[in-house]
Amino acid sequence: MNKVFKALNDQTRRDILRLLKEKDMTAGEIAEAFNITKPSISHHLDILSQAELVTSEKQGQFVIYSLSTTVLDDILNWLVTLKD
Amino acid sequence: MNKVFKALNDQTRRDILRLLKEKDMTAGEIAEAFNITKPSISHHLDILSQAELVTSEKQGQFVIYSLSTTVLDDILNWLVTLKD
DNA sequence: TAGGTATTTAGACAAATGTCTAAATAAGTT
DNA sequence: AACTTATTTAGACATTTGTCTAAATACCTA
Repeated sequence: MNKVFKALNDQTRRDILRLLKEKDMTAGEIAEAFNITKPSISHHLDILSQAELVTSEKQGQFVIYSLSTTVLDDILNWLVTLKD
Repeated sequence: MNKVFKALNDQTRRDILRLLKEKDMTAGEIAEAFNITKPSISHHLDILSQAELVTSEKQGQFVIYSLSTTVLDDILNWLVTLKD
């Protein structure tokens, strides 16, 4: 859960998740949506991947990233049990 | 919301919130629950305070901290809208 | 095989972060 | 007033983080 909190603690990464909510995207497409170099975006994707917030699949020369929300349940549960 | 994510991105601060869920505590009582110096805990409490995750009230020479969960709604909403 | 496109890895660097010790501030006690 | 207790502030320091450029890797196409 530590990794998920860490991954969510960055505006760019949160924006990436929002993008991926709409549709799967290649690393390049994601990078184009930001004013950040591709290596930096690649690093962000790696952090999101380690947190299991995204999955990736290689298709030819492209790498397609998808949102994966199952780990969010842990966070949601943690927050809810803090509230009530 | 940035400040809330930032505040939540630390195990000690998350543990502090858990403690405060049970009961209000003075800064000193909170510090005793951790293997961290009082100044460090004070700094954590400041970060939680800036994120509006805790409120504090001075009572004599003590400062009593309380959990404040209203800002968690923003986070919860953000997470839920990412899921569905 | 050579050249082009997509992505990641490596290494550098400034800024942010978590921790500490020492000192300052504030309040209570004698 | 002097002393004790509770907490914060200031400053230092090592580690982590987000970014960059340059180079490496992987795949595609002619």
